[in-house]
Amino acid sequence: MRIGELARATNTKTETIRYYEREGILPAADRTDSNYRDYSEDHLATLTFVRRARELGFSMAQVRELLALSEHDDKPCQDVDELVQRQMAEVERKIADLSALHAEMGRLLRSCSADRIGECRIVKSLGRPLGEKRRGGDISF
Amino acid sequence: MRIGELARATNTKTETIRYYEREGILPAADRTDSNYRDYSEDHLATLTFVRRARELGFSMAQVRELLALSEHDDKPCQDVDELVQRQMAEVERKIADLSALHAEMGRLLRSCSADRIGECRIVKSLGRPLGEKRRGGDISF
DNA sequence: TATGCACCTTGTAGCAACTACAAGGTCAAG
DNA sequence: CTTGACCTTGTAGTTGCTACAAGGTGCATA
Repeated sequence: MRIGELARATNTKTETIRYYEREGILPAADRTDSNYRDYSEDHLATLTFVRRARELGFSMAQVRELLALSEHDDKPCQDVDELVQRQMAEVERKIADLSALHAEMGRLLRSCSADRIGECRIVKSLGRPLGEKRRGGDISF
Repeated sequence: MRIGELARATNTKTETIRYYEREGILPAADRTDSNYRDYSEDHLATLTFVRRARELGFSMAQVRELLALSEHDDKPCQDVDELVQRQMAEVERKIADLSALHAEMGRLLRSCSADRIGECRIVKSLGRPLGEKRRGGDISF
């Protein structure tokens, strides 16, 4: 498939796709005789993954790490082990935070549909103190 | 509490806190006689919320919307209803994606600890086409 | 009293991850 | 033969911070 089709399928700008190629996030595609990029199903899957991961708050560096895991599946696993566990812990934390947020939004909705006025706890749902340093979860630019 | 204490408690740079104030994300704090910002527990909760929401992939604009919900709790609910449902759907989607990713990382870890070599499906876990119908209510993990 | 740190201000400039052009060219369908 | 999708290189804008600089105040402590 050509870049435009891939762009539509993944809801990504063509410029962003070329940017990912420059950055080494997405492998370079084959070229047609007329020098058009020719993407495979693998490219589609990878780009879809990248976009979802970015949406979920993973940085480019983290996406690179996750993609690297995919290519490690036929190599010694010990190296990969700790990285996966770290990433899993972060995913669990995100799920927990999102669940709390979801529950509070549901509560808000129910109290609204019952026409009852209550204290809104949406902020409170994620407003617990951050406690000790939570590793890896920083918004780092 | 002063800005430095708030910064430490939320793992945020003081400059970022002042930036949030300029952007209207965090309400301006009271000032002490010596013109220092004096933050309340509410500020702490709000800032903690903002940081978590940002980590979870919400944009500043979305954070603003979520914060606005908190202040709508004593106002007519109809206006808020659709917004909450939209946000909830997005949260559900994020949770589903993270769950899929988590499951695949667990699978990778197990196959690794068993010293077995298998195809890595981490990319595949989030690599389904974006256009396909994605079940929204799957929040059991 | 002096040192030093936390805070105040305004301002500029950098980074990350895009996004949006411009300018100039190729390719393929109607 | 024109239109639109693609190609290239390049520059510049946007978002959400982050890092300084320069010049000043507040305040505890040696």
